[in-house]
Amino acid sequence: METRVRFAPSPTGPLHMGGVRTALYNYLFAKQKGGKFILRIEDTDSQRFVPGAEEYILESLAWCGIVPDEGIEKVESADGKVTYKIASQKSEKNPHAPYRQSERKSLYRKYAEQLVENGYAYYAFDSAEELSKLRAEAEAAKQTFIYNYESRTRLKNSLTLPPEEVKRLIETTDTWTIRFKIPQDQTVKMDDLVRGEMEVETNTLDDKVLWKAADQLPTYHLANIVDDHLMEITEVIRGAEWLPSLPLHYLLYKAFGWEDTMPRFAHLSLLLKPDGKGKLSKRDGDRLGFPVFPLKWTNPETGEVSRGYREDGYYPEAFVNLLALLGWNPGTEQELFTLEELVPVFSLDRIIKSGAKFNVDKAKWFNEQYLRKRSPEQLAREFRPMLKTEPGKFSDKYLAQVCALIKERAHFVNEFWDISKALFVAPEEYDQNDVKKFCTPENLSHAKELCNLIAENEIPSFTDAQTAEDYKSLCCEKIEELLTGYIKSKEWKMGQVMNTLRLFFTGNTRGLGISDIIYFIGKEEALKRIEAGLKATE
RNA sequence: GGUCGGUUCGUCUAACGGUUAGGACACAAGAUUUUCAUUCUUGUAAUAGGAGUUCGAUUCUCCUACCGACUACCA
Repeated sequence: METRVRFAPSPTGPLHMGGVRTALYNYLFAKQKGGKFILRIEDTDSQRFVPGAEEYILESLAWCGIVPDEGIEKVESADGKVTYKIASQKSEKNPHAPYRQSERKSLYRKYAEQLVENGYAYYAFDSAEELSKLRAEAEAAKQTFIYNYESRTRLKNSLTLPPEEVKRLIETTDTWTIRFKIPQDQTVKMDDLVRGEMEVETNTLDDKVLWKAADQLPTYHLANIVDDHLMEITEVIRGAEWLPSLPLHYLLYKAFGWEDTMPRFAHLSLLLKPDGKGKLSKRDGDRLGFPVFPLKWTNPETGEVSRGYREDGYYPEAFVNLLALLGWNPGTEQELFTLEELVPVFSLDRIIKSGAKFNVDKAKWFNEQYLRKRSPEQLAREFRPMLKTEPGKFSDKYLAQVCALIKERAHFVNEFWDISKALFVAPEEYDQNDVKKFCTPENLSHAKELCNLIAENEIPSFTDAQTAEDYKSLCCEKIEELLTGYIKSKEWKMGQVMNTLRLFFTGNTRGLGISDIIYFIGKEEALKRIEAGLKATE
């Protein structure tokens, strides 16, 4: 039998990184089994629809490289840009279309009514106000009101009302619901791929609403089970927040007579706040300084902006990698995996049962690893738009060599400018603490002498014709030998003179090597900066 | 409150009843270096507590504590 799994988000806001992880695990499982990964939109809550959320989900998954096999259609715009949309039309690729539950609306009612006919569900006519009143009363008495085997005998529903009255209410009112009739005194035995066997007594469960006349829509529970069945889902991999409704879902499969084809379930533990308590939420990211969402999101109602991994400079490879290892491990000590590499090693039985706290430092480390794997040329392309100076002034080769020089000093490309700006522009000011420390009369006179030394000697500098080898063996060493040789012969303190020069070149005394700087900026600019520095600090 | 789930270094985690409880991130120290960073070496650091089963429990059972999810005509 073909493995068919689905990711079924609700478009009520931006997709959370925990949601992306759920999608990722579904994707990996499907790919490994040679099966299908299906995307389905669960938008049965007409109240909470958020414009743009669906597009956000699609774009997030595409950014991560998690492309569904079923449920989406490719859209190619005139300029050749590829995006995706939820499939509404049946096709060979999308045999179960539409994949948006709001478009499947008409289909669910008959399933709910089928359950009523067979005695597994009933019509309920209690108004929302009546129910919330009952809940409030129960709460006041320090009890919990639940609609169950006991209370249903005292409430307004098709089990207590005469048939004519039920018929009349169905026809003349539109606030009724269909509720599932949880069987009495039974034990539901469940099996979870991650957690193993579990048991729940049916008497602790409540009669959940399956279908609402008010908007003619099913609730999650009905729509989810019906669609999973119709779409022939074989494994349901979803978040642990669904664990409490698993007994209901088992009971629903049984009531429909679909036990033979019921999917197997795997419940993923939650992503927790890095500090404190509770599951990771939108607020935590703002508070602790990291994104909770894959992409930047602007709330269409409030205009509030939430940062995204993509915009913060993370590579999708790094994001996918860190997500994969948050709650799962391969059982080996390997930590770096591309999406493709994850496919063969992934397994549901190595998913961790307990919740995982997200750790920003480790996330940055992952990005650093992928940054280091990039070629200087690739990094140069990413870096160019971030240059805060006339970008046309610097060649691709220049940028590539700069990137090669600095790539191990950064976690993100967006740190490159701060690290290397001395190679593009002269410092505008000098760190006053460093000036105090290093601009002693002695150091300044040494700097003056080195200035003369540079002026009188041939100093190799970067040209587009040079290769990385030239840089290493010829230029850098030559400059370095000239400077260090001279300093040593004079028996000066290396750290003092060099830092004075660095101060003049970069504005402070931390960072790049002196010979590297001279090589990249060239003799003329080097002399200019030393002279400017001497003048400013005299 | 009720139901269900979880608990190994600060964090992510490994250890199909037998290990000096391993790795990674972070942190610290040392080495290298003209500074910073890199790199290399080393180090600090954990089985929530209590019973039981067993020759032997991180691992199995129970109790306690703590954490979490759920408890809507939301998903």
